[in-house]
Amino acid sequence: MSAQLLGHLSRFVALKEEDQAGILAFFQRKHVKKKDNLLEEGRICKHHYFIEQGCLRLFFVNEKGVEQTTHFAIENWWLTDYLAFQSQQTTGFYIQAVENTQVLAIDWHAQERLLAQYPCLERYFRLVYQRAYGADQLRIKYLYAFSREELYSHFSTHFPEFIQRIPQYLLASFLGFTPEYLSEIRKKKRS
Amino acid sequence: MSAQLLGHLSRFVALKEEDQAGILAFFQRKHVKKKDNLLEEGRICKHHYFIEQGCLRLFFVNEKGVEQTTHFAIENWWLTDYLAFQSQQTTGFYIQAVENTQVLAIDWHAQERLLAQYPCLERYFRLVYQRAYGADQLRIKYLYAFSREELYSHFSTHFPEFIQRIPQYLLASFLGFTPEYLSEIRKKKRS
DNA sequence: CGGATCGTTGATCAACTTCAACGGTCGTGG
DNA sequence: CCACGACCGTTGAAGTTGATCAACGATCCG
Repeated sequence: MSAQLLGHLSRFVALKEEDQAGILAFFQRKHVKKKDNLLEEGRICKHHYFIEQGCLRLFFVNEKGVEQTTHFAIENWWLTDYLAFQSQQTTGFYIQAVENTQVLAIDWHAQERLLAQYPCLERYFRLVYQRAYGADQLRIKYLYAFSREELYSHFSTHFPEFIQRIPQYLLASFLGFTPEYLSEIRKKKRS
Repeated sequence: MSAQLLGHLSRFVALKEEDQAGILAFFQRKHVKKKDNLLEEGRICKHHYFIEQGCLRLFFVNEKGVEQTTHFAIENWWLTDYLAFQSQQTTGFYIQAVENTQVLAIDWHAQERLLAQYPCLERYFRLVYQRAYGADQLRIKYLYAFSREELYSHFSTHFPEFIQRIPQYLLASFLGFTPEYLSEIRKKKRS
């Protein structure tokens, strides 16, 4: 039983005891192995994922064939390609497990029915999206405000536990530069 | 009477005729002159703005004193610093009118009461935020995928009407480079 | 008319990429 | 349990992209 999702829901809205099982029934639990994809470019983006345990990344492949990671998500975060999910169209992104990961998946129709049946969850998602959108506003500010080197410093002081968790080449990709340059930055810091 | 906001609401949720005046009563209309600020760094971010007519930009001032525009918003878009708005804390952003602009403003407490009184608006804002968040995901993808020059080409082919509407130095700031470099790109395109 | 604002130009400079090569480590099969 | 290969991080040289600075022109508006 996912105390995880129910716990997260109840941080934002009041849930009746009797509704809990009904809500969970809309979700499917999936176990994804490290490096396996939940979503691939060109496919319809059918699902919205809640991470119970583990870590996912959202990335795309640029015209040179290089993977560019744009988002990470860990426990208690939701992830999908929201434009493609909302319109139920094909995506330009991949979603891949960074570690062995356990998610709750809900497809678009099920989410619509879930929200129709439990209207208080409209509020839950409004708040979750509001926070996520605000976080991306700040993220964009950082992308404009900082040089690549400053981005690394900022990230490594604010999210040190994350640095431990993900390999360097993914971090470099997320920060928007090459693994080689990350190496150079780290060398400078050391000396 | 704002047919504008009611029209936008009804594109996402069904509104009862009799609720319309009640909803509008929560908002204050403001006229902002070109270059006037609706929000300034260090202030509490009290309001959420819906643009009836005109154009706003969200920007911050970097450590060199240069203004960096991160978002534009035009008719039928909402704008605020969402993290600061949600937590009712101080902001690191400015909101400024690019043109003479007419907005509907609602403060945080009023928005909470509005949503409590008209729960169907939770759904409206969920959908609006979902779309805005999805748009920012795509925006971040472009920031990673394109060189500055490609960003300009992409933007000018996809939003030509916008290029007309805003001065070049704001466009350069939004695309993340200097006005001088934009000049150079435009020269190259011409020849 | 006069000043401020905005766009342009060209020279120099810093940040970051690209490419090629090497070394360590980890997991897997023999 | 060792050996091999794949994967990942590092290094250094050369090349690009875009920033910076200073100066000049155009335009707009009071």
